[in-house]
Amino acid sequence: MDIEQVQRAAVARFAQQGFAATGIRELGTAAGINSATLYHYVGSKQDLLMRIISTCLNAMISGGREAIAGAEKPAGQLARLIAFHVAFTATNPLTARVAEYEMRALTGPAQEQMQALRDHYESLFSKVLVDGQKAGEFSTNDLTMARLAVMEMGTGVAHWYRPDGRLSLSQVQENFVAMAYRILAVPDAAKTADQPLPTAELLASEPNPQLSTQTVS
Amino acid sequence: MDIEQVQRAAVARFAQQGFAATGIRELGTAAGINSATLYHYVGSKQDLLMRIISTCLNAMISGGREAIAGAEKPAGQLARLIAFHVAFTATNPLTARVAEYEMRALTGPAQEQMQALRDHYESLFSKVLVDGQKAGEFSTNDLTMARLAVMEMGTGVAHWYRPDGRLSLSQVQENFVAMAYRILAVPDAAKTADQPLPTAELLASEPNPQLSTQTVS
Amino acid sequence: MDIEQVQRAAVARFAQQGFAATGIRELGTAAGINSATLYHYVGSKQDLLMRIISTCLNAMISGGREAIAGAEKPAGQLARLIAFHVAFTATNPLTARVAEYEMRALTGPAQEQMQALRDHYESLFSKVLVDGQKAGEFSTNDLTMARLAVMEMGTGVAHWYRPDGRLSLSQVQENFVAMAYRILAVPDAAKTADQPLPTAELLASEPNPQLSTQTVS
Amino acid sequence: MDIEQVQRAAVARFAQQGFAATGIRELGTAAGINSATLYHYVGSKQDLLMRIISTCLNAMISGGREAIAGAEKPAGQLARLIAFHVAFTATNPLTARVAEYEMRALTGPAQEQMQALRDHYESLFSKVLVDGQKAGEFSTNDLTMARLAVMEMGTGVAHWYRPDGRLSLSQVQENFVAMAYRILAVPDAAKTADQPLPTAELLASEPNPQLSTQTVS
DNA sequence: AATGAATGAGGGTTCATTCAT
DNA sequence: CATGAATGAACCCTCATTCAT
Repeated sequence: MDIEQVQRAAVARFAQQGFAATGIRELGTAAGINSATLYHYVGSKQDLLMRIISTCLNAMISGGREAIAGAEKPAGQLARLIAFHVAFTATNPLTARVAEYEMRALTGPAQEQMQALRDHYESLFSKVLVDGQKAGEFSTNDLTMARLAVMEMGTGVAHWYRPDGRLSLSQVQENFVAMAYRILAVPDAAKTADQPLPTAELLASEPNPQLSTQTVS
Repeated sequence: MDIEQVQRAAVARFAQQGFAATGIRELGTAAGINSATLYHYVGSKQDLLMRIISTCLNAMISGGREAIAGAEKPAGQLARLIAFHVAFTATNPLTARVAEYEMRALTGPAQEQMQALRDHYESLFSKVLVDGQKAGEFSTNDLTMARLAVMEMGTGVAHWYRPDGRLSLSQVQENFVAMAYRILAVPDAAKTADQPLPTAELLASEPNPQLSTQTVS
Repeated sequence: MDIEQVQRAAVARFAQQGFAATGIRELGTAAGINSATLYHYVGSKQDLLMRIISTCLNAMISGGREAIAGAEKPAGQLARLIAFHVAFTATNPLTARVAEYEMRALTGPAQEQMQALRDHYESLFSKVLVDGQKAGEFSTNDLTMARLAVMEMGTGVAHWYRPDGRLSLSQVQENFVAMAYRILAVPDAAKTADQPLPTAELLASEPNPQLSTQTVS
Repeated sequence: MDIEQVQRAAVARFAQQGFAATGIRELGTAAGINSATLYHYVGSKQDLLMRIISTCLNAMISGGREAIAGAEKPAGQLARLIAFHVAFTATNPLTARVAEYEMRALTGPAQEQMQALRDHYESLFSKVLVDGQKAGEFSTNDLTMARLAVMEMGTGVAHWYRPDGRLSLSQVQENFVAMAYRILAVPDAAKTADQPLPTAELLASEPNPQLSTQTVS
């Protein structure tokens, strides 16, 4: 029994029912311990949520940075960044969803800190897009809308991707990169050659998929 | 004081904090009535949520159908469907968000009914895409992924669109249609000429934007 | 629509579920009127209960007095008093039950007044028994216990008597008189000849038996 | 603090004011605990009531059976059964009253189960009476009425018996047996010799009489 | 490390009652 | 005469949290 098991149980419930609708006793039961014992691992219910979100967003930021560092030109950087985003979301769908949906459940400074991390992550996309626009690799009417569309698209992966599904992760990645390229009208010359796309590690907070009650098509 | 005022207050709170985190007394205060009075207009808290979601989804379905009926070829139908989706989401951002996020708060048959409506709406997109693929107007590696990407993209509008923002609604619509066309590689020949795009009416459940506490950039 | 209809509806519910478990709206529905209208006929829920109990106990007292007045010797008086008690209980079973069970729901002076009426009625029995004991017509170890036993016995009629049942009311009356005579060891010489036994009128508060949901064997 | 203390507090209140008129907070206060703590000992308010009634009726049934087993002939069995009934009622007046009055507060299957127990107990009396009638030891016009009268009589003990009162428990028992014998016209030959009459143990749910607020004459 | 017991606060809901219409 | 709307208080129950063991 350790804190990561508690986190996994919490993420599974938070993703399915939401933070507010999940009780402490329910978390204890799901983790196989008494609800009072839970307080040995976690300061409070909100603290538990913040650890989950914080770990998730930090992993996204560092992973996103590494992805960008793996290419030199904006088009390549974007491809790798999107590929990472998709990989991360597909690998940690429940944690990612909790990090996105339940930030509103945080109060005060905790929420500000987490929002700052989220903004930081989004700025990675902004920067790559702005750089590419300047370099003439991207062509779109509205850069802000394009960024939002691309990110939203990738985040949606959490709703339907399954490791044992019809498409492999790398197929999904390639497809998303292709769609992004189309949206941004990237010229063939700027497109990157096939190279190994970034992957994402399984977070300690991501529940075991088999045991998850989540059922997506 | 009528039931629509109650619905608006509820949508504002549900969108901001979530259904589970919003108390009945809080709803009463927001609607300017005693919490007990609220039960003259609504059978229960869950019933209130169901009315909101149900009204929203039914409006989406009928609006989507009309949009499709306004064009003959799949490419034109898709353009109008996306334009409607964007218009609806931009006009009723909070209601749309509640309808999407809080369906999980429903229990039993209520959830099944609402999920059936949601599925119905999504099937409108599926049908248009399949028709277009058959007609050779669309070209994409994976039709399912394309559908999900296009819908997710449009739904994201709720997160940032503001009526008094930088872009007008029709500009946003056109931009999204353009992005969808790119994703699906629609040939210029199939693209529709500029024509009046569908709009969406303001739902009775959508809170007055000025009074909403929502703050999106 | 008049106050007696309201009383009948109230007695039916109070007898079945108890005063505290019966709501004002429920009473209105049962009487076919709005709950607010009910306040035109009755000052308050407790006032309604007091009217019912008061009417019932007063009818019992006056009926009991008349019964006693119909005979000269204690044995005859007791027979007539018991016969009346049985007749009253069998004719107004629900009202009688409410008057007995729900007096505790009254508060303050209202309860004291009703208790005084109840004590008055019981004193009728006490007096007859004491008179009979003095006159040598009754013989029992303990007069108080005999009185309680005889009264309790008769009250129990409310639990099972039905007008369309196996036994006619006069048969039941005779049987109870016989049992009381046995308990008190009344000598044959003191027993009254067969004469018409007292009856009891149907109270305005007694619900129509056919419509009553009460089911006793 | 244990569950029996809670039960005693509950019985005291239920007997005095009724189940429906007694609040959870009031029960907590009476038991000396917070109302929320009460839910550690009891699943719900209705569950608490059912435990009380169930324990009471089961004790009555087993005690009644043992009483019957202590004699061979119906007249003796009846004497012992009545004596037990009186002893039980006098020893546990409040619990017995709650078990009788508040069964109607139970809903659904719970009520059916309890009613079955009550019927079982009453069948003990029926059987003894029928046996005695067949054996020629009892003589009465109507056996059913006699049974009801005898039981009702005994149950009435709860309304007035007090351990420190004028009469000892065994005196009351003997008196009731004598009254029953008279009602049934038991011949002297069939009467049992004086023998130790059955007693009843104090139930865990019976409140301490001194602390009880009940005041009977 | 682990837990049963305990609690103040608040959950959603129903209550008896009032009053303008 | 009758009612829909309204409300403060109370309903039963669950909440997150603490603490002695």
